[in-house]
Amino acid sequence: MEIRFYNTLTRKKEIFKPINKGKVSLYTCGPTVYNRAHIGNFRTFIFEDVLKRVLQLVGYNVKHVMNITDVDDKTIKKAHEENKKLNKITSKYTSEFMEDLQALKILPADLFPAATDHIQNMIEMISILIENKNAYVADDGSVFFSIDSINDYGKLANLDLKRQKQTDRVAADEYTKDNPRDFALWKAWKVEDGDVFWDSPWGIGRPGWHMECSVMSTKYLGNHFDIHCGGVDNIFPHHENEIAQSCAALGTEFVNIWMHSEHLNMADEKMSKSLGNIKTIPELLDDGHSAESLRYVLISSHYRSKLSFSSNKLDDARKAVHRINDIYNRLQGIISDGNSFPNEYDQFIEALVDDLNTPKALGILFNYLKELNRKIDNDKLTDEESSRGILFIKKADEIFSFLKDKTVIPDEIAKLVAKRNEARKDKNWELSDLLREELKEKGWIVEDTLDGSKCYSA
RNA sequence: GGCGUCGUACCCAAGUGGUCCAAGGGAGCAGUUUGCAAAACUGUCAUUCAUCGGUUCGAAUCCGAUCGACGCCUCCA
Repeated sequence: MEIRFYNTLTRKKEIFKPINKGKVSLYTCGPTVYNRAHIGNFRTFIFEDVLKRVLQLVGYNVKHVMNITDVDDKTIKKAHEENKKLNKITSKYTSEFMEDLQALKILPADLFPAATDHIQNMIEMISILIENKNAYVADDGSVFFSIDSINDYGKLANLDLKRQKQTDRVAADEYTKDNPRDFALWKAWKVEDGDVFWDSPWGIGRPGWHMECSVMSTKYLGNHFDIHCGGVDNIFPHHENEIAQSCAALGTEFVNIWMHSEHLNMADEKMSKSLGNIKTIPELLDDGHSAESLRYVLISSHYRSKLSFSSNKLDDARKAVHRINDIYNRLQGIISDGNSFPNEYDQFIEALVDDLNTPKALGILFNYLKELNRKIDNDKLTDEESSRGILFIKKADEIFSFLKDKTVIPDEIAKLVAKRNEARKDKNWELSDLLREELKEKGWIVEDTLDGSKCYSA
């Protein structure tokens, strides 16, 4: 099967060829654990989740590594503000991140290496860069990468540095650098770093941000691996610098395909911690939105398009997710599983392997579901078709995970439902509708069918 | 200033030269079912793709201009 992915490096879709047959090595940039991640961050993690699930569905053995950035300016600042040890802060937000991943049904990576566990490896790579004359030690003991020492700096971000306007941020940066755009591989200790520092040949300090990914990706996936992902804002400087230092240090090919997801916007503006317009996963779940609805919103537009987040979208998503669950349950009542697929399944897969066209794949799925419903209504659905339908939905769910787990109905809810059934028996419609409203407010939807009332969580 | 993305129905969103006089979801409308309820199901819903020009036998899709939205240019998923 021909799989095609858009490669940021070449700015076009390319046919995916794994380095090792049947295997894919995947590195995805993980969170900086100084704060609770927000739904915008999770757009990227869901995109990566879909990518991995698609690769697995078509038969690849995927080795997935996601880093945890547990030392940098922000984590240190946070620890300082709260007057706590750095690892108190980072372990708290790391476990919260893991909870959110699980809540959103995101498959965990095979490895979640932390930056602070790889300081020695980073020091080794920096030493190589200094030996190779790609890096130099500044007066204060910081180490910088010299972008003039390589000739293709800027190739990922498509930047022609000679024509760039120098921004204030760059102008205000340290004057000890040879070139103002040289970036830090090692940051010498400063007073505000407190007890956060490690020994190095250049004095005490801590690694620069980009080092950890160069070191950990290659340590666990090999110097040359298949796919590296992140949000578009990682293209520059993070991934550009990663390429520069990795290629210079290792002298080999580094990453074949770079994939980046677009931003999730809040009211047409980027959702980010610094703008303060964020929503976290627990907040959204507390508002009564399901993990499936959240996944749907993030999956129903293409990963390379900007996406505006709104409650309106979540409402639409809830209904779409319900539609899928409903027909699935409807089919379950008809016949058991089989093992052949409808023709639409091939189209579905084709859409997904064409640069993860999830909106198109969803369209194909919905079209097919409507056809199934039509046949059920006309009593023309054969057992064969029904079992194919179930299998298709199950396979689709291996990618999307829109099917809800059968939830246990709490006693309180069951009692209300029973009370409502009594009212219905007495043809007390007023009370019965009132109870249905009450249940809805508690997050449970009750439906009456010929076989009695069904109840499920919204 | 440089680089780049985008503008498709009331909302969301695929499609990027002919099979598109444009998928799919939501809303609306009509019908089936039902408790004149909710849910479910079916049907319906863009001669048109920001605007204006151009290329072509043929354009939502290519080119140019204009208008509008957004992102990156060392905090950022």
